[in-house]
Amino acid sequence: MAGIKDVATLAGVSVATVSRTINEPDKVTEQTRITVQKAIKKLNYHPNVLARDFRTRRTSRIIVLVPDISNTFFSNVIRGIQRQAKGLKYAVLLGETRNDKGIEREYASMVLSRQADGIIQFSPSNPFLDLAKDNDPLTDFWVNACECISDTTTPKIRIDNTKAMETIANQVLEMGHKKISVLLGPADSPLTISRLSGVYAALEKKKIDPKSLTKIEGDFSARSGTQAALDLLKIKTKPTAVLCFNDEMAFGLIHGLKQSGLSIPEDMSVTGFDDIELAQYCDPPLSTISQPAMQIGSTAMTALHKKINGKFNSDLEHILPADLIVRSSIAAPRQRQIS
Amino acid sequence: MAGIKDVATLAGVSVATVSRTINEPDKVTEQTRITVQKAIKKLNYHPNVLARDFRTRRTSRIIVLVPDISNTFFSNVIRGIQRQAKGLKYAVLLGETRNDKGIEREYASMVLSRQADGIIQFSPSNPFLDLAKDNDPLTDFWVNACECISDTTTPKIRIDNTKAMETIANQVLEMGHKKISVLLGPADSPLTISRLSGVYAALEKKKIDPKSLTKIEGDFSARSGTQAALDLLKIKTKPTAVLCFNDEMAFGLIHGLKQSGLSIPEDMSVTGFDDIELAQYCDPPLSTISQPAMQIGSTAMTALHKKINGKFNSDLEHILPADLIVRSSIAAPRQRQIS
DNA sequence: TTGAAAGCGTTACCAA
DNA sequence: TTGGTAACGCTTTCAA
Repeated sequence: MAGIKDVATLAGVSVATVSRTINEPDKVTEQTRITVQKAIKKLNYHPNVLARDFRTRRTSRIIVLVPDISNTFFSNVIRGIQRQAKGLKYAVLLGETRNDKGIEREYASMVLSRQADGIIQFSPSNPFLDLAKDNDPLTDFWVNACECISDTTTPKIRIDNTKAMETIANQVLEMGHKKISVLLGPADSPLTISRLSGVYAALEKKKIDPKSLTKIEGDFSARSGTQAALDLLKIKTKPTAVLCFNDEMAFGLIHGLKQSGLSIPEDMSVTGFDDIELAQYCDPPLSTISQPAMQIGSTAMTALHKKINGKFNSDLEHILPADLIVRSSIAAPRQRQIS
Repeated sequence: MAGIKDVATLAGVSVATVSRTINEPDKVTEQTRITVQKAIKKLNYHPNVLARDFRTRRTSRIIVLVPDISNTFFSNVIRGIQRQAKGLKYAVLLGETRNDKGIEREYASMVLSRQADGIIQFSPSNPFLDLAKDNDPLTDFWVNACECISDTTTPKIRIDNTKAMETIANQVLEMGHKKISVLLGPADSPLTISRLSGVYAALEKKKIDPKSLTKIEGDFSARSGTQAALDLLKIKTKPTAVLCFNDEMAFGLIHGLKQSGLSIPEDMSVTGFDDIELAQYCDPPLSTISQPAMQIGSTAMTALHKKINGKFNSDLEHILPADLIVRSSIAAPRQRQIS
């Protein structure tokens, strides 16, 4: 395995010059640059990054902490991170946390032991909590995406969940629905809280009694959507529309409702949130909110890069636009409510 | 930040002894071990992993190369890798390749430059190809999962695609279908080839003319499934069943067929492959082949670990079991074929 | 069992 | 612009 020394010898220059041609090409003559690059190619030389990292105390690696890898919405965010990371010369370490604080902490300690430069966190918690014994500045190197903590120091990259939810709720109410229901995520999740307040805002605008809103708690899984269908059918005054707080639950809900003989949207309108790829192939195609997943990812990567490099960050909150996608899973309610 | 030297000084021993107490505790007296550990604690010493990696030429990091992160089947394999990696003390670097050989090569060079110890590759190609000028032993550190190359040296972890496809084709033929169609992946993909031969095997068993099989090429995306529906409807003698080579395409196909007024499975039976989470929430629920995704991942991680550590590997081919999942997307054909 | 010391392959400082 | 060379913090011989 050829080392920098071999390259230097072959090119007839010093190791310092080889190092420079690689890292600061502007600081060498074009002449020597060409010679050195030729030698590099000839020897098939790959710099030993371990040695470089060791020397520079930098890894060019960042960690992405995601609660659930198989959620396709996250996949797209990760893809955005990945692409941006490539441009900024970072490698992406992936960690699935299943919302386990212990696992989050383990990954965070990889930053303290300099195995990675920083963290992109998708959950509303500081992974460095309880870890910052020495008030270590390294514990600052993280940004929060999608579902965010409420502090004033961490960069946040997300959509306006309240506004997005209000938009889709408005759409449903405009169609004439009076009695609606929501299928929430976990009750304590900031995502659930902010989206729910969007629903309330829409109700208020239409002067509909917020108490008429039926709330069912789910966990963002399709399975919990199917479960919710059963709960829903037990209600005496059934809603004519259900707003699900993500697409997977909407899939499960629709499945459950159909099994019980209901037609969507004739008997009940259903909406989702996220616009995962399969949403348009749902039967009926799902009305939902499209999040700019890739853009969230790339923005988060850029923000982390700035944070790591100590750049001043004037805008801590990056609120990206989300779009209402109307498909045929919603329609005006029937004149009579179903019994 | 305290270093190993500080610990040595405080404990009144040499750095070598400190190193030993950390890495080979059995090789030091209990007496000194205690002294050293006390010093470590007092100084809040954390070994510099960068220095250790550099010195040992090992990173405890592996790269996972996946064509498409947002494919939920891959997500589950990755999860399996992740869990196993944790036990074996590896961190997982994720790379999305979009089947781009250039990107694969870039990641492979990260192994040569010692940023990672090895690669788990999901595509049927050697990522180190064109990169191994010096016959570098490092280029051996990879394993192939799911869709595999045909050589005799690379460990392979996959299901028996031919057999699995034959199983589901048998199921459909047993139900009485005579005229069937297949929705393939890319024609040159080993996955397509092996699964297709499974279909032929099933046809032969039933003495059905293989020429009666209508083949439509897709690209494993839902969109290509919807496109295939259009193609299918143009055929004069329509099939009564379509075997899709993955679930996403089945989703798209069913969507397209329904749009054209067909009922599934009454007018046409449809099957998928992979059993992604949403398959059971499809309308009708999708019959498919369930791959042991997590197990594929963990097995691949273990195999790579062995490869890296130069362990003799008697079984290069790990063929894992796959299950037929029968749901209501298939049924006996109608007596008369639809016009 | 312990210690002294030689690297590991870079980068970065200082001189030339 | 270039070269010589001292770090970087650890592991790992080799002797004691």
